[in-house]
Amino acid sequence: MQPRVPEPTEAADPAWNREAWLLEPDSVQRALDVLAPRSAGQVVREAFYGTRRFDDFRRHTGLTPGVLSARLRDLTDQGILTKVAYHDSGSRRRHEYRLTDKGRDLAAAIISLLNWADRWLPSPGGPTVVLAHRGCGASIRTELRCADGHPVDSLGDVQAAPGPGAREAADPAGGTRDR
Amino acid sequence: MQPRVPEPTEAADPAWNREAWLLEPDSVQRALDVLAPRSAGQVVREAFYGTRRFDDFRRHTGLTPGVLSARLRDLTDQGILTKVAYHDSGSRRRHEYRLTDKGRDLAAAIISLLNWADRWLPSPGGPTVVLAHRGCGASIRTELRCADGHPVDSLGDVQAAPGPGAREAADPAGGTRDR
DNA sequence: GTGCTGAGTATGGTTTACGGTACTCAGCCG
DNA sequence: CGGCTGAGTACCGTAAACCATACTCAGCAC
Repeated sequence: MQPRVPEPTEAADPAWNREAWLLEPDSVQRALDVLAPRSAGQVVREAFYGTRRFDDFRRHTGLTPGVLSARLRDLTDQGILTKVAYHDSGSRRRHEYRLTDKGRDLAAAIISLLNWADRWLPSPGGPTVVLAHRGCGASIRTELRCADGHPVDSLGDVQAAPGPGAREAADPAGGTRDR
Repeated sequence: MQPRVPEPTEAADPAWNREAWLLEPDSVQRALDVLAPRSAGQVVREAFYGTRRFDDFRRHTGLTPGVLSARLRDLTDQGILTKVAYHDSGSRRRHEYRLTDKGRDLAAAIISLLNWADRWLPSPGGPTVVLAHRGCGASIRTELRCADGHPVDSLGDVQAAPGPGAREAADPAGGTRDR
């Protein structure tokens, strides 16, 4: 409440008064809401691993048909997957689910999560999936960098500030009461 | 089932036979399990925004005390937050919650999610929080890059392969039956 | 010692998500 | 035409997560 200044090494700490702003709807939350239902995360991950068909999703994730069906519908409605017709010879026309640009753009988030878990929640036998640069063969990871190309090594280099969508709180100074 | 080769632009598609391997426990899933309960994501996000105290978490997230208490305990048990004693003058000794190294290392994932939502799920008034490089002022984003420093522009550059933790499926060739 | 505040605990109901199983339905295959 | 398969739908019951509200409890302030 006082101008207690957190050490900058702590996190992307705001220099502004966090109490004075309403940050809903928060972008991190909106993204997590998409991936949060376990089944949604499983389906998206499988899509990244190359799965496309209903029954393959079902076997790879262990989801029941009802849940899987609902999730595929949700993700399609959200524009993360798209239904594409295909026609195996000697079989009837069906459709499969593929990532859209919007879905594919989750790659950085997915890979960041994968790297994080491999480092901090390692499974006994080592990672089950490894990602390598095709050709060069070196492992893939995410880097934080600013638009001018400077690397971001610590969260102390990150300055969080209210954006255009932030609203000022009704009572920034007075009581802590805001509900 | 046939060696249908997915176009490499689709995703981090495996050149290996996805059917022949059991990939549990998947790293993406383990990471998402940490952030998946809505309240966990909210708490971690707030921690990144600089929140440290129980009551501040409660107001910023809108969580009820019971849920918040449970979540802080979970995250502390998982080593993502840590309890640190502090002593405001004229007040009694209390403790606050700070990110650990493990928690701080979620930055790339959190920021990737934030960037993704800002691009694909924009809120009407624009982003509520913007991240800038301290000093330089340019916006922060994540980049995919391999350990040799080559940038990864498309998922076609990413080759997924089974890691040391992957187990071969019992019946790779025969029936599709595996349950 | 009474009151206030920050930090929780306790209890109880509700919603959301998930699992299990059975069933449908369209079309190619013989 | 009857069966098989991929792709679902329908109808349950259960479990996890959540919300609302009330209460406790420690210490400083007066």
